[in-house]
Amino acid sequence: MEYESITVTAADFDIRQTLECGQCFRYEKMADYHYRVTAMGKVVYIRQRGADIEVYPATDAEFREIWSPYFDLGRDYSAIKSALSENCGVMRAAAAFAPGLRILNQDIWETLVSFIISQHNAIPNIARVVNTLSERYGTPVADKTAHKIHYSFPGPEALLRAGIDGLTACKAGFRARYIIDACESVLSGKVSIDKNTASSTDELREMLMQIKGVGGKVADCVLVFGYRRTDCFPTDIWVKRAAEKFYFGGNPTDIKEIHRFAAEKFGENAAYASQYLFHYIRSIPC
DNA sequence: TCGCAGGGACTCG
DNA sequence: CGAGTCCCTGCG
Repeated sequence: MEYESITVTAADFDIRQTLECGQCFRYEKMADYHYRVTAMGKVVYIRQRGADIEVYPATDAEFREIWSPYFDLGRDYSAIKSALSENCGVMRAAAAFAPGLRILNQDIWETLVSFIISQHNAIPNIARVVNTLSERYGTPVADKTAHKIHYSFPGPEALLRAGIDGLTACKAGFRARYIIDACESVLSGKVSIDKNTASSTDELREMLMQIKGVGGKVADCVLVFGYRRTDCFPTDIWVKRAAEKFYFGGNPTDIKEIHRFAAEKFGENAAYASQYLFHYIRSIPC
């Protein structure tokens, strides 16, 4: 079957660093620098050769309206890295470790459920659970390049119908009831998953934390990867270790204090700093 | 076989 | 309020 393909050049972009950094769980590696991604209700392939990025199948309009925003290709990461690295050797080194990492613009609902699943869980297992949920409760999505069937991430109605038992069978474990609470919260309107909301980051954070199983860390991940609030500084155990090691003289430091520090030092770029630090601390020997 | 990793809820003091 | 315990699964 014929399909269209778009090729663009992008600096500061590395598809491997971007997809495999733990922000996204619905991709498959076809070969080095060649991935299949299921997102935004579509199946898309992305292949990178140097600075050339090929995305297919995609029309000009789909690329412009969906994939360029999704992969955040319109943003000047060079400026972000410069701002973070100014007077900070740690950030300079951390950013140099994953210079092509970009923060994806993901679906809020999928991000919410994915990061509820992420708690007390390792990345490969999170991906396994998210993919099983999609296969069992998502809807089929056409892959114009092949005959294989893929499935979109299921919405709140579908996951609510799955019930605790269905979710548990997908290995969600003790998080099954948290996912049900998220479904109910969204369906009742208690939680809004509107990307263009006028609410402040603090208001959104408080709203998300009403959901059982959503604490500060999960809320911050959803705020960054879904709502794109880059003033958040998601602080998991690794980012906490990195912050303590590099900025607090190796002393155990409370999350609130780390957040105050990040807000002061990184401001609107805090989320990027968190991603660079996460990748950096996990890549160097303890 | 078992110990461990990983956020958050919940209980107890 | 803080400290401790439990939730579930896969991996080494």
